Amino acid sequence: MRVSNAYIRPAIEVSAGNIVWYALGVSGGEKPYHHGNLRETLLETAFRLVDSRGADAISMRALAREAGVSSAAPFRHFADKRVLLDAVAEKAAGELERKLDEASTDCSDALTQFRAMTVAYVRFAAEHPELFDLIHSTESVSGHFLAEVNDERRLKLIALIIEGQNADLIPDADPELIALTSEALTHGLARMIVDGHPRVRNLSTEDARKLALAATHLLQTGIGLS
Amino acid sequence: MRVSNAYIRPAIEVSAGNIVWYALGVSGGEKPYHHGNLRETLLETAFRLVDSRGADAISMRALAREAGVSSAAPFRHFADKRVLLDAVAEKAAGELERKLDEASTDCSDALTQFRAMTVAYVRFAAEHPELFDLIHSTESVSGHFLAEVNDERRLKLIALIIEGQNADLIPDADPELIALTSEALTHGLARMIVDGHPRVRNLSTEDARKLALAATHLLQTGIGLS
DNA sequence: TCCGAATGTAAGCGGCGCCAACATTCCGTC
DNA sequence: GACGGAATGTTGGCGCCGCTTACATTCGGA
Repeated sequence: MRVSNAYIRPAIEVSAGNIVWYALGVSGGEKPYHHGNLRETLLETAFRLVDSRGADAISMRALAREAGVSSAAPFRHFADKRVLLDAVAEKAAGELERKLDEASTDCSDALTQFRAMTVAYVRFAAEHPELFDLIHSTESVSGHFLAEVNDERRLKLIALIIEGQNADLIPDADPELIALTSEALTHGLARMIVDGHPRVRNLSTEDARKLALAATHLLQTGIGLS
Repeated sequence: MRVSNAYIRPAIEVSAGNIVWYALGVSGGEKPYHHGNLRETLLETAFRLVDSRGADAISMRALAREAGVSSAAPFRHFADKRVLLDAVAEKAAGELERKLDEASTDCSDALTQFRAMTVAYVRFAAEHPELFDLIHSTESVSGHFLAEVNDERRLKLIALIIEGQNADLIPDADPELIALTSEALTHGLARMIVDGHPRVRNLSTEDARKLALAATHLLQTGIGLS
């Protein structure tokens, strides 16, 4: 059997991605033909890179280099760049969803829960603006997942609102509208932070929390103007 | 003087951009060495293209082709692509500002004005989502202009709020916070539409108007939950 | 054991942003 | 008007990109 020298790793230029093979105990420093975990490696690298430097900063070729693999290999796992970014967006959306769930457990009443979720949402946006941006600039493939998740959360919110209305805590307006308005305020706060609105740029996590609480409080009491 | 045939326009492949020279009455169908209005042409083409297909859809080379000019020519007018997009963003922000001003004239009181501006803001987002997106994803160069414009509008809003508080129409909370909350709701509605939130995707102009009015009304009266 | 499916590789196409060197034209100054 | 520098074009090219094709290797089930 002929062994093409193309498969012999160069002595110099050992890319960071190859180190993993030492760590995994592959002997002889010979890189195996198959990576073994390329899809997950690409996804995680892309996730980290988007989080730290934005979706525009990633390229399929750079990801391949980072994984120590040829520039065509990633296309075996992601049809094109958009599909990869969709996967990253889905992963990020899952992360956001997890934090929202986490925040809404152990909440005694609807108000507490709504506020906790708003704080968590705004906080995620402040801490991971690039991921937040990617989530909302993505439709197509992961659209299914995102839409489902969104829908579930919205239904939960509407249930809370109706519950509040039955207890005469919430005025008798259309629950859908109330939910939409609440969501708009939450999303707006998050977006203002991500978009770099002058007043809320570079907010600390604690300040973001305070702002979210103050704003939701105002929404509850109303700002008059009538 | 030698006339390089490189400057003779090919008989075939007359790009759309050259038509302007006929329209301007340049005789002989000979394209002059200098375009004469390249900066504005590039800017307007880029503006239209961003509006219709998004910032990612434009390339310096394509703009040059469209203008009937070599691919290096645009760099005489815009240091790099980012600078061009900044200029487009500034133009778009000016347009948005114009519409907000237009909406806020002839408003008798603070409430009417606030609602009119919210409607105009949301409407702009619904009708020009890509421009809206570009405006808010842009910092650097035109940041000055955008920040100034934003600041001016915010100061106006705060003045209105204080005025309302003096007339006992608005509760006695921090005017800055009230302004920020109002802005967040407005920006959130606009962003939900642009970001393709399931419930408000592809909203008609009229529906966007209704939603903006209903949501701002809810913010005034408050949604209870207390 | 064998064969197809999965997953890797090299090579290359066309497009991109941007730069350097050079050409032409415009315009203020004498 | 002549002229020289500034402004604004041109060609050609570098390195990177997304993506495709043809081929190589390995895996895993029949």
